Amino acid sequence: MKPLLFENFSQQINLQDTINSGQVFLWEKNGKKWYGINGNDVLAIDQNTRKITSFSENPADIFRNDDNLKKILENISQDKIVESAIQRFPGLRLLRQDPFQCYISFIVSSNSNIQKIKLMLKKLCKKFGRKVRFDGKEFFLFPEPKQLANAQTKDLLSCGLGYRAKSVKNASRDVVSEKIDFEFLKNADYDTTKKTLLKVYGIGDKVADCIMLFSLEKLVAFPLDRWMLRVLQKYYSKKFQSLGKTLTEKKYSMLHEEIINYFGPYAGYSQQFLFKMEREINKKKW
DNA sequence: TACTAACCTGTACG
DNA sequence: ACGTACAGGTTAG
Repeated sequence: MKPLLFENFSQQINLQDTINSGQVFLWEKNGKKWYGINGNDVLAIDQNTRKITSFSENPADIFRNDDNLKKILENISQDKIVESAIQRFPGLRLLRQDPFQCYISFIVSSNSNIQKIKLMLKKLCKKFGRKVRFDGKEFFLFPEPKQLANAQTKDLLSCGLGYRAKSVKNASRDVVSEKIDFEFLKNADYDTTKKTLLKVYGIGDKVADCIMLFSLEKLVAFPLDRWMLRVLQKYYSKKFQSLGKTLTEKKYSMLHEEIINYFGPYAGYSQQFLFKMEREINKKKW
């Protein structure tokens, strides 16, 4: 297999693949543009010109243009499976999300599936988010922490959250009370951040790793869900000692440690490519 | 400490 | 149409 050329990668973002890779849930295609909710902002991206416009004056750099992508891809493609995933989905990118939206999104994701997560979050925005007009269309921004913290349980339940309603409410309260401070956590190290997130009701190992990878600048975070376990068993069964049938808390951290040692400081990027590849192989819906 | 059942809901399958 | 299986991670026992 000939080596990949990473020189022009920044030009080759594939929106469809990036949005449909289990990291974001509030993006929809309308005509020739993709529209996405990112916290208090709405982003529009033309699929052909890739021109980005936004509801706010200063949109966040959601595509992580400040990452040294060439260096990262070269680093993670030392692993041959990851390299083949990159070859299949060269336009896949890791996104930088609004932390509160990401936090609630993955709390809601627990014991659910992508289709349902999208539905629940959409209803949450419609019920609790501010309605705005942008690009001649109507959008609902992601709710503020205090709106969810003060929400009536019955209203949360009407969004289809089920038993997750309690988690969403408690987690939002922890943000309002500043027990959870995203700006602090962005600058804290992996272990501190993880420990802090794990105290929140409704957040376990996997959800914490998703929040850290997708919104808190922890590129080493490698969320282990059932798809990644499948990937590890399929391609890496001899590589990792901690691979067992069940993932207890202890097993999770042992395995995560082994994974970081193997995949390196950009393990989270590797995870995103592997996840995308395996879901596509199994023809899963987004 | 390790394992398991229960959790709420939407979708797919027979 | 109707039940039953499945999708999923966290918590509590």
